[in-house]
Amino acid sequence: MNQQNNSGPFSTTSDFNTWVKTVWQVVQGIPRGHVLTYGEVARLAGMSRAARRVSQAMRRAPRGMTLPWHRVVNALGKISFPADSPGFQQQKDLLEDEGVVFIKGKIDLERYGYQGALDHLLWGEQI
DNA sequence: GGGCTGACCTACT
DNA sequence: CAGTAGGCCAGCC
Repeated sequence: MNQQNNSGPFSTTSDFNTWVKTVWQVVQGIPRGHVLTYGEVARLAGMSRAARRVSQAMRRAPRGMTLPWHRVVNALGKISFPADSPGFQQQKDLLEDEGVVFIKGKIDLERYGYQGALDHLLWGEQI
């Protein structure tokens, strides 16, 4: 399997920088109309306890690169920007433009998360 | 070196 | 279901 299950801290800064690039690739791999939580991105990149570092990684992304940062939300299915910030509004707009529905300010992760997408595929259920 | 911060998470109340 | 507490670790004073 591709999971290396490093559960400890990074031994060097360059390890962290390498992991940051992996995070970018994971985020770029999120299909349109779906979302992942910070924790899941961290786990898919090989560091299960590094959810907080995922946000740092995306903040470090060069401006030239196209990174669907808006497809990453917190474990509650909510946007992690303050509700009155520009970032919040932009992220919500981008997600709604992809067909993601907010219910009481929250995204239904059973439906738009990877696990939810897999379940719908297995059950052949129409949304 | 020490202390605080943060686009977080889980477990518990 | 909402709120709290403790844990986590790279960056920045």
